[in-house]
Amino acid sequence: MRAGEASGVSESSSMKAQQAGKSAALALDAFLPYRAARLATALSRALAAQYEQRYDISVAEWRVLVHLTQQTEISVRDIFTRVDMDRARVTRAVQRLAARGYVSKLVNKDDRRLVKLALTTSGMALASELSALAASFEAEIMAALPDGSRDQLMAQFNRIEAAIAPSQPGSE
Amino acid sequence: MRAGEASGVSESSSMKAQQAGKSAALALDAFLPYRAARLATALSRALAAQYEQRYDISVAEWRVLVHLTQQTEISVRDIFTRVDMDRARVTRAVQRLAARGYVSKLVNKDDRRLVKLALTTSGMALASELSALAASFEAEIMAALPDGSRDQLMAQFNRIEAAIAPSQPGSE
DNA sequence: CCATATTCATTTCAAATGAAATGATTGTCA
DNA sequence: TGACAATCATTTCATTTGAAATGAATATGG
Repeated sequence: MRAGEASGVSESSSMKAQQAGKSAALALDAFLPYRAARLATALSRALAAQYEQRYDISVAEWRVLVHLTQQTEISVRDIFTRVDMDRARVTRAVQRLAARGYVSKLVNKDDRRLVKLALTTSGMALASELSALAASFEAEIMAALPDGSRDQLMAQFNRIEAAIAPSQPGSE
Repeated sequence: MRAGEASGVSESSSMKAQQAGKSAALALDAFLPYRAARLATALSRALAAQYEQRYDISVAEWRVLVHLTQQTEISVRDIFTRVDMDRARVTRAVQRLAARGYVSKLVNKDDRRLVKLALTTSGMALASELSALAASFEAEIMAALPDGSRDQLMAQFNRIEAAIAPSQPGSE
């Protein structure tokens, strides 16, 4: 479904464009920020469709869960600085996960402001299932791309993020 | 700011990983859906920082505005089917833009359910400024990438979206 | 030490979001 | 033609979101 010609939009819209702002109006379909947003929501929706219903897990919860698979005994702060969500969102995701017995919350003995998060046994089981599901989802998509696309994409993403960071006010 | 080693996260987190789910835990930083989401929000935030304050325009409004630059005399439906927002969001963005005199809303004579949207004079002026700003923003980022990256990226995005579409329940 | 600043997790509150309902209009087909 | 279905824009309502406030704990500097 290329975004240019598909669905039957019928009348009005068509070759009346351009007359707007003289300067060759920005082409939205070729504009990186827009395309990145569209790609991200498409991927997110497609993936979420595979687990939201089946496991009753939100995107935020999914991220926390998967992150705990890599780094355990970690704090809320550790997560939201790495996982691109704000404090509140992480706190809420953790609450729901804890309420359902997937993660444990303990006070850090060395610094009692910190919470020590970890997967419970059932949390590990769930995370494993989700990881497998995610991996196969991604593999299926990557199969539609030329070899090496994945590394190429990651390299490009890294460069773009690096190009943005400098001017950014920085998280919090 | 590579997401791996930066900010001083101090204790706990580090080489205790892996012991979680045996099966080589999914690496979030190399996981396409996550990276796409992170890239998209980073781009969106950085760009929005350039116009939100200065012009008091939201992302949704920006999209509608720029879209009207390409296709005028278009309906709410035309927009939300193309611009990756739901009906309500488009309606609201249009309302705010109309209230401020940037777009005009007329009933379509041929089908009175439809609204005929168009930029006003001041809307065209604003859209021009925003387009220019957006273009230079993108150019600045692209300058940090090898030549041809842009086309490569778009081609890859197209392929990924195409690979997702089939299984998707389809918009609305 | 004590006062003050900082850091953490959580909560509060207003705004944004999207699914479903609504009202208005047009299409369909018996 | 006339009932019924479908489509459009908007509104309603419950949920989600994030910025700022809060309360608890630790760091810092005099």
